[in-house]
Amino acid sequence: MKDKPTERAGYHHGDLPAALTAAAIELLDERGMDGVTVREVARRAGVSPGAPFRHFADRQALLTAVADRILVDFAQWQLGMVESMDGSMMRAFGLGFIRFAIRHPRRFELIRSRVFGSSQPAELHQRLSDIEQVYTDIIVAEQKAGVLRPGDPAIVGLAGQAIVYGLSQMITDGYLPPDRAEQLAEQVLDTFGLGIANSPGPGEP
Amino acid sequence: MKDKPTERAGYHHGDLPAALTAAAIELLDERGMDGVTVREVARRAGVSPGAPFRHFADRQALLTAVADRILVDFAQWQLGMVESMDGSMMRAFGLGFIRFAIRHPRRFELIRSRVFGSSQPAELHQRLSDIEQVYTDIIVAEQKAGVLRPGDPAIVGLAGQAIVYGLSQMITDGYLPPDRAEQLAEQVLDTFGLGIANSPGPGEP
DNA sequence: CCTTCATGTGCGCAGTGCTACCACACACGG
DNA sequence: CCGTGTGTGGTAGCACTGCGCACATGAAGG
Repeated sequence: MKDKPTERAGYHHGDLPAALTAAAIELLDERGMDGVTVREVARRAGVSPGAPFRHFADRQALLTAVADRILVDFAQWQLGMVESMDGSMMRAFGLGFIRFAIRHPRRFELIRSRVFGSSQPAELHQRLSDIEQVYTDIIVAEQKAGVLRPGDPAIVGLAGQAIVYGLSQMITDGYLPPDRAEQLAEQVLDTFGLGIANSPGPGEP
Repeated sequence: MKDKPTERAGYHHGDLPAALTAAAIELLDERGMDGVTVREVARRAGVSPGAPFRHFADRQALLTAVADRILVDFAQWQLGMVESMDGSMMRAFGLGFIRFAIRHPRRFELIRSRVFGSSQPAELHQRLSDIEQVYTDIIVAEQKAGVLRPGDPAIVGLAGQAIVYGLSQMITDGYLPPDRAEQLAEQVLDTFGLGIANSPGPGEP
């Protein structure tokens, strides 16, 4: 009936869920979150409009799967970023976050709205609190080492999150020009103590 | 035909655009941005589904009008906030921003995505750059007065925006519990120099 | 009083998420 | 080797959306 000889082995797809999430990510990058429509995803995977619902309860479930997939990639990305940079790990973490937002603004938008938001999916929440634990440990360690300013780790951590979160958001919103964004972010991070820290800033004795 | 005797003067509504934006804001607060559907807005205003398109080119135009309306209120809110607080105006500005986000998360979401984003509407952009000018002037003035840390005003300003922006976003995302959000925000602001500034923080001599 | 024209109505189109119901293909038990 | 059954995908359809279009209405100006 439909002649897509190379894309389909037969009547059964083989691994439709994977193909669907892949198509969804592609669509996400192209058109943003609202552009990810179930029908279009199915179209790109070469299946009928109803087929995705065999594997995902609803559109939200699809997006959750996509978010989960992206989160894994993101975690790896940040890990590589931390390993390849010297200096404060906090700074590396933050910069990794921001660079990801610059490179994949739509994906960042997705994980922002689904992971950091008060959505329900327990698995994602688990993944997040794991990351958060690592994050807090680093703060305490770097405070002990004198790399980060002292003070309630919760507040210092929250401040760091807020700056990074805010910068990333401003970037994905298009508020900061993408080409200058990274440089500006580094300046902000350094000025406000996520890099050199513990000293008020370059303008004071 | 339709018996809504008290809500309609006659066939002509009188001021449908205003009624529509009002209904849209109401709907926005209840169901969020995606919940603002043209038909439901029309329903609440007591007119036919097609009527809004006489006054707004499309749904986006309606949302832009709503955003503009909200921005005006927001500017007034922030102004009142600055006047009623003593200490750093930067701090007052930031706290005003954050408090607005706490009180009206959906409205904050709207103006974030439409005003701070790289959307086109020139009138909104104008309004924004006005605010930004005031904002920058304050930074320079407070730096001269020694209330804010020295350094490139652009970077200091950007950092302040990022923190406030980030905190607000975390709040509307539900990442911070609403009841503790304001207190946490104040602590972060003070620790990172938007309040007491110019001194590294309360944890140091 | 009659004309004019902005304003709101009614209808229809395309596209969406989602759901029954149907059809096929592969894997299994005989 | 062959039926058969279950999971996987297809089709049709519902309710909803945004958005044009032709038409009706009623308030204002000659």
